[in-house]
Amino acid sequence: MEASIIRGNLRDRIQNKLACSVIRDRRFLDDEQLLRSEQLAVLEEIFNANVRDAEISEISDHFAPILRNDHPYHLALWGKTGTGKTLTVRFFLNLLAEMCSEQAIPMREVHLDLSTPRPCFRALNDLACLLNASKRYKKGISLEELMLRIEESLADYKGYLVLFVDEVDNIRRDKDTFMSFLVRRLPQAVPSKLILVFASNRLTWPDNLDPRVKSFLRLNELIFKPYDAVDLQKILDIRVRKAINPEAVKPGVIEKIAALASRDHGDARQAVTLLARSACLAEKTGQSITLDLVDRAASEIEQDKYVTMIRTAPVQLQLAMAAVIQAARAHRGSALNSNASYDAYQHLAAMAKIRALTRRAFGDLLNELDMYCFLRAHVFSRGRYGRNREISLDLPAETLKAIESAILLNLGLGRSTQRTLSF
DNA sequence: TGTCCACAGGAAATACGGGGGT
DNA sequence: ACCCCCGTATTTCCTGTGGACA
Repeated sequence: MEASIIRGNLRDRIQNKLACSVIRDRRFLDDEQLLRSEQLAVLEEIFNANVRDAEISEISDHFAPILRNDHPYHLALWGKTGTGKTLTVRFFLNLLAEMCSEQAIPMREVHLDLSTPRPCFRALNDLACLLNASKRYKKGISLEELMLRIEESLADYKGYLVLFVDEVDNIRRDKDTFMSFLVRRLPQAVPSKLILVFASNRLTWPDNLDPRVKSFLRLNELIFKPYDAVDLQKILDIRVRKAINPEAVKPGVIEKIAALASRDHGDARQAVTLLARSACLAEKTGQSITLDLVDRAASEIEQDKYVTMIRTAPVQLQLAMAAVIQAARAHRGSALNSNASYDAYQHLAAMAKIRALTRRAFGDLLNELDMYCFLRAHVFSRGRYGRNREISLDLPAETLKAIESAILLNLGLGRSTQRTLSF
């Protein structure tokens, strides 16, 4: 009898699920899963909704000379992440490529994506790969050699070459070498008509550029404003229509997501992620998307961000983070200083059988953690009792817990080993 | 006012590791 | 197999510093 009740419950649940399934086509909630053609279709729809209108028309003005066989300046786009710089440019270049091929104007576009920071060497290497000029190296080949290969591969191409350098400011170290290659050397070494398009999220980026490069660089600048709630609503609406069962969206949900997103960052990608996460939650619990679920999804996303960030971080950084969390727990209440956390760190390192770094290096780790907002390390002086960093953790306790257990698992100190030890 | 604590953090030195050239 | 080169991580060394205390 028990069994039949359970069976009945299960049946109900499954039927319930099918009846009010929330997500119709999951792929439209995640750009990665869309085919390129589908992506462009979505983009077209978005741009048709008059979002980023002003920017598109400015970009077209900028590139118009190409169709008259003229040579436009370079272009720099400023705007925060997720304001659609990349998408807009890709969408536009696609369009431009079509128009050029109609008019038999040779045009080639290359998208150099530097969304993760990398040194000059890797950036050049990536560029070379995109141009089929070389294979991927980790090290061991000189910058000069890479440059030569890039030039060689373009030696015969006389048409337009639009080089879209996404997130330029992500070049660590030797930025000037990279820039002066692109701006001064490449155009002279190669017959192609080179048009550089830089995208960056820091307005101040060109300030710390080599002045020689800067004076050489003829730039047109264009600023992308963050999406406002209205734009975001349009974008979300399109996604909802494609991906989600409209009945399953409670009124006000889209407005709320748009409002949250525009308040925090104005980032469309994150807004869509939030929508996706809410939809997933709704599907799991078998209800429709409610305002409450949106809140829960938002805090889950926040937590995930930290956990994945720390999981992929170098071991020593993880170790330092876990040590601080543990030390803070031990110190409950009283302020935590760098000395105590270093002790905890040494202890933890011994447990994980990892060589502990020196205090100096540990200090740098703390700074790095501070930079990523995992903790706050404030240096302050206690007079003749010396100076000290005071460390505080102000992430929610739940998040800290998740971070800690992720790290311990990574280091082989997870729950499972603890349990086997206690047996 | 000067002293002096106890660490911060800059700079240079050193270790490391991976890849190419030979 | 060996060496050299290059980029990165870490150590070593060292100077600087805010403010309580005498």
